[in-house]
Amino acid sequence: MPPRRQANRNSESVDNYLKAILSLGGVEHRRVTSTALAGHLGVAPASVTNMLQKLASAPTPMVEYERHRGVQLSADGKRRALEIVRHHRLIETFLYEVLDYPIEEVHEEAERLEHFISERFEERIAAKLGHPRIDPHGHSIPTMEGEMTEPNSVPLTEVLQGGTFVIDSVSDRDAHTLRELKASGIRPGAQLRVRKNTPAEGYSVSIGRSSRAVGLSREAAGDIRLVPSTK
Amino acid sequence: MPPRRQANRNSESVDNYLKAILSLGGVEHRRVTSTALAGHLGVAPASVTNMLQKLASAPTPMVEYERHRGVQLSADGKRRALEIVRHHRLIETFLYEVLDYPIEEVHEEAERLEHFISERFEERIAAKLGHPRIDPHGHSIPTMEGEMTEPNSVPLTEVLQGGTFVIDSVSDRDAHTLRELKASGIRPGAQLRVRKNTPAEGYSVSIGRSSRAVGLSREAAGDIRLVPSTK
DNA sequence: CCTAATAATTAGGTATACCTAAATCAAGGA
DNA sequence: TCCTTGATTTAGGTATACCTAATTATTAGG
Repeated sequence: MPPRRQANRNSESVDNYLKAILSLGGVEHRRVTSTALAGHLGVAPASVTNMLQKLASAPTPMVEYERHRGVQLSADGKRRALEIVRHHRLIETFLYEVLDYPIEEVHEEAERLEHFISERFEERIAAKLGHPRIDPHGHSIPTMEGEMTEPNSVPLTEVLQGGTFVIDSVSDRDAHTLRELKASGIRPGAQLRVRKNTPAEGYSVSIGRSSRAVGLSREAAGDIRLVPSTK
Repeated sequence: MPPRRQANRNSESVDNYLKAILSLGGVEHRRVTSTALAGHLGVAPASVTNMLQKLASAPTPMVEYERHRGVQLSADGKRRALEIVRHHRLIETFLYEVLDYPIEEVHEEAERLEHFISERFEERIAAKLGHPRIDPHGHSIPTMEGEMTEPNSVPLTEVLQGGTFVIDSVSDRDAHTLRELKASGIRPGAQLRVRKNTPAEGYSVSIGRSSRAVGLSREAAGDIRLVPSTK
């Protein structure tokens, strides 16, 4: 007698691979390398190869994979990845708006819960929040149908001449950095003037009408995205 | 070089064993047999033996286990089990009160999420709910310190003479049964008169002032707990 | 007190998702 | 074109948490 097959429960690990491929490949489906994935996920490259082979040869393949040529999400994989991103950003918004979390703590909690909430939970928190389209970091929340608008903002590190901008989004990754950004008033919607921005001399900005300069590390600066101020 | 040890993440599976031991052994720490656990958890008895050995010989043992003599929770195991029960019942209350879930759907969602929420999440939903002591099914919610008051109610099946009672709690297990109970008005706090209660002739009650009888299966009846009406 | 039935454990296997070390492939520079 | 280098894959192993089948304990009936 064959061992009884267990219910096809979505795996947290698989979810994380799909999210990583979406994040590295963008919605334009650029091919993503094993090494890039390994770095992003914090696992060995060999583990990535293994997983990609499984994902590609599953009954409903989640990726298109060719040896030595990287991966892309399949339609099914993209759907699942966007669902997880939607979960993540809705949960972050919910923690921030309804449960009064400090912004730097929402990411870690969402990162765990995003894999386990039901359709009903997703729908209920979305309704409670009035179907938000942007999360507390300024990131766009995919719709239930899996549509996500790409930002037309640019990273602070790629702004070539100084000027006045509005902050579109900040990174959610590192709680420590986020605490510092918060302390400097750097948050989505705030107005920001770029003073200096070269890898060599560093990144320096000021916020709102303040004349005080805020220095930023390369990493922090790269995760701040700006749109030109229309004012 | 030894493989790098991974962070000691609580295992969902271990949580479920501890909860099951608490549930079957009660807070009086009755010894629980492998077979009982296997039945409750839906796994093979051999799997239970295996897990119990691991739990008993872990760096911080979660159970006291002797071959062929059943298990009891250790102090650490009891603490963790009560924490999970607290999570479960707080989440149920939250889904019911804040997210307007139908009562028969809260259990399944809580069953998944209870393993993954942080201390902060626990604390925030407890605060939002005003530190509730009873969940929507009428079950007592353990405190943050791991105190849980035992019910002084009795199962409907053990009520020997008819009379008027107040419903203390109903089961959370089976959504289908719960939907039927809800349709009959059987919910915690409701007044109930026992009309007939014998395994042979079946269980029959009426609710509030209604003269209409409601028939109950043995299983449904066993999960309804009553206290004598003081009125 | 012995033994049959039942409960529990041991032995040996599966699948998942990692790992390291050893091969192999691909792509650019000489 | 060839070869070196870095990227990638293959091979072989670990830990978790299940499983079945075979074995061993316990306990209750005769």
